[in-house]
Order: sequence, then structure tokens, then C-alpha cells
Amino acid sequence: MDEKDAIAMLGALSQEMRLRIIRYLIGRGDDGASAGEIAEAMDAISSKASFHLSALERAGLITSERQSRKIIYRVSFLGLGGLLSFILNDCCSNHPDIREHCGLPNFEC
Amino acid sequence: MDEKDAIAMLGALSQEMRLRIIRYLIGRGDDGASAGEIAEAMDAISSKASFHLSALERAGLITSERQSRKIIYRVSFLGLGGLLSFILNDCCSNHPDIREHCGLPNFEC
DNA sequence: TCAACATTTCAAGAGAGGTTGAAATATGGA
DNA sequence: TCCATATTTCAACCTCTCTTGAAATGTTGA
Repeated sequence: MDEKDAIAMLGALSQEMRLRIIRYLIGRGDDGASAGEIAEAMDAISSKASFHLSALERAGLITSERQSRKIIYRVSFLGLGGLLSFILNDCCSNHPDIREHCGLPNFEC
Repeated sequence: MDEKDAIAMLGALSQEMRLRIIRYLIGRGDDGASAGEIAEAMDAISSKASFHLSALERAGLITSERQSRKIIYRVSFLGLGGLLSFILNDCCSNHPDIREHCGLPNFEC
């Protein structure tokens, strides 16, 4: 996870429908959801949902797996965790007391 | 910190120079840095730096304070912490074991 | 008040990103 | 093979963002 990856992930998350998709997929857990289910849940036409799903996948925030006719999307905990670590470490490595300002519990960075 | 605020912050961070400015200002700590120092550190013309500084300030990620002729910018630990909390809580509230996937130490969400 | 300094604002142009409907691709079952 | 289903790709259009140089604003000291 370098700076370029982080910028791509931040950009992918900074869009209303994409953030809603991430939240929806987190709620679905390991089951994930098909592109059609996601489009319906977002109240969006298929091409719009597909556009945003591919943006999220390109950024490494979700994964896809074909199951017969459907394509199942799942949130990538690895990707999301990597982004959080990037921000936290960029934060904490330079300034040890930032954690406190962040309202986050104490832990080693 | 609602969804709109988070999207604005994520969008503000998802740009190379703005992310570099944040990292630079974190390194400067409470002293902060003037617009001119930041522009020089970023190797950017003043209007370009000013454009990105105002984007970061609008998003709540940095603060500004005039000191005679100069304007001192500082990273907003409150803002940055709020964004982290938003992502973490959105994450953890729905799915308690995501922390583990994130590679983050254990703590209460 | 005037000049130098520090920074922002503005307008214009280039480029990236988002939305839409239609067409294309892929899959499974009759 | 043919049809229905599921999803993506494409092109067109619009909007938003970024960059640049020039002009405007605010501040200090002579």
C-alpha cells in the first residue's frame, strides 16, 4: 500500500453511491451481494452500479466472483484495513500523540 | 461528522499534492507552516498551493490563522481523527471482527 | 502614504469523472 | 440451438476539478 494506492482508495470512497455500496456490502458480510442486488438496493440502473462497482474493485476495496450467471461482490477487509493502516501509520509515525486527538484508544503504531 | 462531511474529507485527501500537504503539516506539528513555506515545500506556484490549501480547510482537515503578513496552516487533528473514527465506526459497528482483518490492534469500537 | 511582501481570487482552458440508454458479452436452461 | 437472465462496455454528454498567469487584497515598515 503506497501513496498511489491510498489516493486511489480515498478517491473511490469519496463518492456517495460508492460509500453506500461499501456500507451495504459490509452489512452483507461474507455472503456479499450480486451486482443486481446492489443496483436494486442503491436504486440505480445496472450500468451506473456497474460503473461504480468496477471503480471500487479497481481501487482494491471490493472483490468479485462469478457464481453462474451472477457476479458476487464482497467488501475487501484487506483493502479497507490497508487504507486505515496507511492513514493511521502516516499519522502516528510522525506524531505520537495524534492518537489522542483522534479519539482512538491507545495502541502501538 | 456525517456522511457528507466524510465524503468531503475523503475527496480532499484523494489528491497527490493535498495528501503531501497533510503529511508535511503533520511533520510540522503545532508550529504549522505558512502558505509560502508550504508552496515552496511542494514546489508549487502560490495560486496552486492556495487552491489546495483552501480545499483542505473547507473539508475541515487543516486550520488557518493569520500571523501578521503570513497565514499559518496547521493540520486539524480533530478533523483527521473524526474521519478515522467515521471509517472505523462505520466499519466496526456492523461487523465486529473487521478490526482483525484490518490488522489493527484490539480495542472497543 | 508608498513600496515590498504574502496570499488569495479570478477567468480561461485542459482534463477527469459521472450519468444515461443502447449494444455487447457471458451463462444456464428448455 | 435459442431464449431469458445477469452484467459489462461503449459513446455521448454534462459537470466538476485542476492548473496557470494575472490581478486584487491585506499587511508591515520606511
